[in-house]
Amino acid sequence: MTFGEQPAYLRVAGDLRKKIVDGLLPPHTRLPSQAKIREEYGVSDTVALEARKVLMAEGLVEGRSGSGTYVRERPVPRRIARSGFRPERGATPFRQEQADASVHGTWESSSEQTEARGAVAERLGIEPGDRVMRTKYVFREGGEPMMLSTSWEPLALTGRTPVMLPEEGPLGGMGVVERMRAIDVIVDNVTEEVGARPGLAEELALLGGVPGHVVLVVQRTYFASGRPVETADVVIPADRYRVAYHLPVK
Amino acid sequence: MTFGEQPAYLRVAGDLRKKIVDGLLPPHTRLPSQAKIREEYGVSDTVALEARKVLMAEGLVEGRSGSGTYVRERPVPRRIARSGFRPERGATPFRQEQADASVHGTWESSSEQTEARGAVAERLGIEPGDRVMRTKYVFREGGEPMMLSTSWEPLALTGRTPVMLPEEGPLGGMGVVERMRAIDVIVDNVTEEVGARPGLAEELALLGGVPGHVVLVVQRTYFASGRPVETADVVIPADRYRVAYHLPVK
DNA sequence: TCGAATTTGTGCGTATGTATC
DNA sequence: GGATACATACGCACAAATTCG
Repeated sequence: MTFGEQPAYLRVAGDLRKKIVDGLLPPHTRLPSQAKIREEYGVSDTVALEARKVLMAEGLVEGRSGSGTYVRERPVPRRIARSGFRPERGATPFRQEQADASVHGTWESSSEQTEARGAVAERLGIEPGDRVMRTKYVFREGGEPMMLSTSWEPLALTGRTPVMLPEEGPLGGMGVVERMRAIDVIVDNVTEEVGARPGLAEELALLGGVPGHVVLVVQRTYFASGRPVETADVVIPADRYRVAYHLPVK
Repeated sequence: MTFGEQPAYLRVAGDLRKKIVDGLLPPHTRLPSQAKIREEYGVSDTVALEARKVLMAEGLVEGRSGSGTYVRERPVPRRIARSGFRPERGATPFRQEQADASVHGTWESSSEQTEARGAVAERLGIEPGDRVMRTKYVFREGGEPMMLSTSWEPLALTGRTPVMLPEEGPLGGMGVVERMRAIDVIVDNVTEEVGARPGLAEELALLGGVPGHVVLVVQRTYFASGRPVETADVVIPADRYRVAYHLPVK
């Protein structure tokens, strides 16, 4: 029976959502069962089911077969400071909270030469098929995986130089800017494009998530005098982290 | 009848998905109707419905009541440029935020006085319960909703000034920086924290999505001499847009 | 250890409302 | 107006997982 405007299942979902966000139903508590919802709200089994499905799609609750539907923990995502976030120490209130994630954890990487494909070639301003060095990283923070990264550098730039392999040599692991400077390439600009999508099964396996979890994807490209010198895809679990930028206003 | 392992609706959804990604069902074509699916796959109405729902939740197709279910175009997400640099005097925030996109946007807004709650109060550096002006925006581009925004300004700052209401007066709709300058508050910094999560049903209803679609959430805070003067939550559908930052290095 | 009760997840059939063609 | 198709809703059935006495 439509006795208002919005569908019954959205009305029920809305009421339950309110109880969750208001803290009336804190994390780890069980939602009323489908049967309880049905009688409490005077709706049918289908409506109770659809309402639960809405909340599950929103990531607020999680159904456990045979047990119940439980409110999920939603930790406040920690900040990952991106390029440009420079907390000028002292006079500013940009408190670098202890909650902030430092990127100074541990990481593993593996590099290999390959050919640039369409999108990567375009981002690097080179021809598809040109040789690039591809390096894959897994960053960990306290043992917990926090970030995946795949970076590409044109071999036309770094080939036959000491910094060809990002993680080898005297400047291994020093970062793109320092490494490029060693071969007289002065990095002066960076673009970061932040998007989001459901994580791929492969990514979530590495990041310790479950299918359906959302990831942030940062497409980063470093430039030297207008020329792209490195580009990377950074994949970050969105339930645990956010990326932070700090910019001047003129 | 389960004559395999995975649920029937997932089997049907999987088959239809394959046809879509393989190009057998290109964008703008109509899926078989529920009745057709029912008979073609030998399943019930419910299964056909659930299968369509899966594809809709994945954003691959879009149901149009009375017409059919259509394969959606999956455009490369467009850039929304976020930068602390104001392009020119008189430009609205919307123009700036649209950057790469077309310049013809419309928006609606509504303001009301309210009390700052926990998280907002903390972001504004004020006490919970302090009065703030809350303004909600719906930004559209070509009629299509592209962005939701809720902003908060401390009334201790703008109260009893001509710019108390963001969309009223001679500087209505001019953006935070210009309005603040009119009352001698010089905005010089901004932080943006980008996160992502499944959209809420209400948000997606406004943005034209379906429960389960991913949204980007930008928490933006403007500062004047280290003091927060405005903070906002910007909600953007992640399947259509990315946010872009362009920063100098060092 | 066993078994009954509960709960989710899946599936079926049907009915009605409403938007589109 | 009529036909088609999606959207919502009701009621029921059963399997699998879990819980608990």
